[in-house]
Amino acid sequence: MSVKDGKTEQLIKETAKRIFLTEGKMLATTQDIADAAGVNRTLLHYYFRSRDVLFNMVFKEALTKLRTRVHEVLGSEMPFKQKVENLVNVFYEELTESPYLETFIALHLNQEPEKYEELFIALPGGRERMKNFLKEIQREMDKGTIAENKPVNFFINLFALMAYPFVARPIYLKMFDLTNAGYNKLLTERKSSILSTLFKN
Amino acid sequence: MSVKDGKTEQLIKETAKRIFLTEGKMLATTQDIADAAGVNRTLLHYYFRSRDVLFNMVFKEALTKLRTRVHEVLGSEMPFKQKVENLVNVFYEELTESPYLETFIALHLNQEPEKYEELFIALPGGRERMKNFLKEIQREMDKGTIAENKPVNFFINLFALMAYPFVARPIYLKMFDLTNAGYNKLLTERKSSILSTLFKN
DNA sequence: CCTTTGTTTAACAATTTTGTCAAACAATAC
DNA sequence: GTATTGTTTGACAAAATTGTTAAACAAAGG
Repeated sequence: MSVKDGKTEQLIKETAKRIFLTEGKMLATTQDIADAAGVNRTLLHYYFRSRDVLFNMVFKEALTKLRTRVHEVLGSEMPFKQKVENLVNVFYEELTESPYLETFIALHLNQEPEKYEELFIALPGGRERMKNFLKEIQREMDKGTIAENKPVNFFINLFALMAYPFVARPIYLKMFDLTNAGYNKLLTERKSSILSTLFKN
Repeated sequence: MSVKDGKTEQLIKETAKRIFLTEGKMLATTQDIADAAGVNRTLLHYYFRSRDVLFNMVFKEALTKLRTRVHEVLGSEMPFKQKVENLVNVFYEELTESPYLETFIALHLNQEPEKYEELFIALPGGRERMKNFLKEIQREMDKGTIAENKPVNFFINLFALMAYPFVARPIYLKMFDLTNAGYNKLLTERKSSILSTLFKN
């Protein structure tokens, strides 16, 4: 093994991840990625065979990380509100790193479903965990801590409030004439705002 | 003028709109569009000069339509809650037609900002209308009909709850094993759910 | 030092996609 | 009928992008 010892492969993958998921340039060419990583374009093919393989690898890793963390929280033994709080934090962390992840899923998932099918195989026990969480939501409604509704609607509301502000950053930067730093501040503040919107407390 | 009388141009534009904004296939080639419209690919260039021009035209028209309708509602004389109700309806209608519009904006707006700048020139009086709406939100908070918060957060919450479920349709279709029809039903039900989430009533 | 293994490079081939052009065609006006 | 105008087509050119290959190179082991 050479002196670089797997560093180049890592470098390319991380650069691709940054370009695709952080900067949202999903049309970036192999040349763009190679340039950004400061390596010869052929290396990209050497390590990953094709642009497609690299793209899917990056995509899949980010998605799996997010899903795993979400399911960890969903499956944990914790009071409901604390669970939601943790979810908000997980989303905040993951979408800060990969703000375009949700956009990518939305765009690809129903374009070539068969191709991306494998990326969405259920996590072990995932279905079960989801059902339990919906039941938990129902119990909270019964207790009166959150508004009466279909549990699935609370679920979608929660994810909408968490994810959308990351997806729509460019829109609000323009609409409210904010800087990126200003928007980041807003996103942090929103964490508690989400909870107060969803919980009657 | 020929017998078809502008029909072909319309046909191409509407097909492009469907493919780009309704089906979300934003990588569709000129050939894809021509095929879907059942016309020769050259016609696309004849009428629109380039793929780019067509793409931007479709994009701009849909965006302008949505923005115009939103601002009509914002600027209307109406009780606050009714205004929000109307906004929800406008979004529902427009995003049913162009569910990928928000995704497109998010993806393009900070890729080549100078290029898309012109698509986002403020509507006449837009800034003013926006400010007034934020003030209205503040008044409602003072009255206690909605939760105390930064007005901009209420604004983002509102748009998140309206837009995200359209952006994320493919995700929830999979996650909850729904059909498109089932998801449509859910979206309709959500209209009132959004209001009850945001208003203390 | 020479062989082996893995890495990097430049040159090239293949493919895909966009864009152009000149000629054919159709309807109407004269 | 012929000229004019706008429409449609197929063939072609140009550009951009991906993928392949063979050779140069570097490190480490024997």
